[in-house]
Amino acid sequence: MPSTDETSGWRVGRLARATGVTVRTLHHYETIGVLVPSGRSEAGHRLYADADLRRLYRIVALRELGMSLAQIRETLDDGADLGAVLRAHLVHVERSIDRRRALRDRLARLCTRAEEGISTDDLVTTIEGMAMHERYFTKEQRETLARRWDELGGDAVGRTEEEWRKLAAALRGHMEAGDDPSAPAVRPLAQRARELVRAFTGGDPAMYASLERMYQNEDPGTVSRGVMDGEVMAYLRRALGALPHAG
Amino acid sequence: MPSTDETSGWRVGRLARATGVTVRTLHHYETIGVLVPSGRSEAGHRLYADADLRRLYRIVALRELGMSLAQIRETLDDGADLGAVLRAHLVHVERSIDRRRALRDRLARLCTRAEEGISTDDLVTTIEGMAMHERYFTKEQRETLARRWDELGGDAVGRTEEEWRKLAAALRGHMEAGDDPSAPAVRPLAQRARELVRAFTGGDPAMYASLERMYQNEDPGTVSRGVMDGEVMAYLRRALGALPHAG
DNA sequence: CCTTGCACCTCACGTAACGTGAGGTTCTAC
DNA sequence: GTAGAACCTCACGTTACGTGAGGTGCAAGG
Repeated sequence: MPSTDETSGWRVGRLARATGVTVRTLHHYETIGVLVPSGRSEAGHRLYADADLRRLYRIVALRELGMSLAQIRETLDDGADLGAVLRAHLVHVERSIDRRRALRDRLARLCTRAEEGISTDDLVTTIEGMAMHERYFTKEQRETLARRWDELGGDAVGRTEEEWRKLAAALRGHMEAGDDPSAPAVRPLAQRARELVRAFTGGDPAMYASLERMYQNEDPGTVSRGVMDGEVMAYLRRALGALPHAG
Repeated sequence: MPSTDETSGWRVGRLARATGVTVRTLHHYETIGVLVPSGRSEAGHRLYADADLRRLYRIVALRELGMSLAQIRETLDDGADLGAVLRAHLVHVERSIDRRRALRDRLARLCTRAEEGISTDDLVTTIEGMAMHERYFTKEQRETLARRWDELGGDAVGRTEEEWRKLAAALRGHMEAGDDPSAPAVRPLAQRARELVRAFTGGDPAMYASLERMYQNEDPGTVSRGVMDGEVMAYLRRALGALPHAG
């Protein structure tokens, strides 16, 4: 009759201290059925057997791997293949990391912009721009971009945007001075622009196609995040077209 | 009197469709005070003004950055510095990514082990070991150890553990026989122990320092995964100390 | 005039994994 | 015998809503 065995067994407080969880947690685990003490004393106090202790160790281990208590219960009760469960969970965690990374990238870009002084309205437009990216690039492409971005670091990304801004200003200068887009003075600017675009696409034609579609369909000011307007954009397109094919 | 203005203003359903949130969400935002409609119709229907619409766009934008509604409310109401808020949130997100990544690494290692066939008990000891390792070894050191382990293969690792077990038993024999730790009969055991430790550290002094710190601070039985207890450990230390310096 | 149907309303419970009391009982040591 | 530690059972609070339940307001059709 293990349910009335008072001579041995752990009481909640001891078990809690021994395993690093709280008494409340053990209560909770009982109510949801993930760890039911194998006995009670006459006074109604919980009594945990050694088997309960071992089960608790496993619960804590799986919990620290980020699994839900419901999953833990299934895994322990149904004797599921632990390897398969862990592999599935690994996939889950990796996806969540990707999502967090995408979020981190968005925040990082916003923060670099914030140093130039960002208003709440800018915030809205910037986030809309990010949502726009998600409409034109596939998930894989966005992940590739995120990784590349990650390797470069926030500074380099900020410098690139700053360079685009200067490029745009220079192009506008030439345009307003009436220079032809194929003029020798414009050529280095176009060449640098082509390099920057190539750095973005990584030379991947599919990536380039996505970028093109985005620039074709969306408002130039929005898509370039205010770096250039439609006029400068058109001027740059002509300058790029006048470039010899191999860079 | 905007609170009775019925001629203009958005009703919940329209506003919800326009912004991509649900009606229930708008109800919720009102109860927690993050977006209170600026008016009601005579029948008690919510009426949102254009200012409410703009506020909702901001709320959604900040929400998609992973901020809590309470934070959003503070940020929008107190006119807090958006840049500072975003930077703080970025730090928060980066920390959470680091935690997830550490978790991913643990899971990945467990999965590779699972292919060799892992029991739930192994899981517990392995996870405890990993948690302990992470407190004493740097990330680089752990990667180095993982590679070395991988190259050796599971068999070699098992043999090493078996050898430690035999070493511990032999040391315990000498100890209980009253032999001095510096006795000639103990010397070859200590020398072999030193070789095994050297194989673990790969001769790296920093790795050795980390290992030392771990053995100094943790319970001998736990850290050696049950191979030796505190007494045998102390005996081995004295035996190692009695060894000539160059091996 | 009545019904159908849609948009709207206000409760109010459920979610995950416990934290934090509240109020009462039992065990243990002095 | 009594103090204090340990135990017990409710039961509400946390996040950001989802999901009905049951009722009202308003326009169109029969």
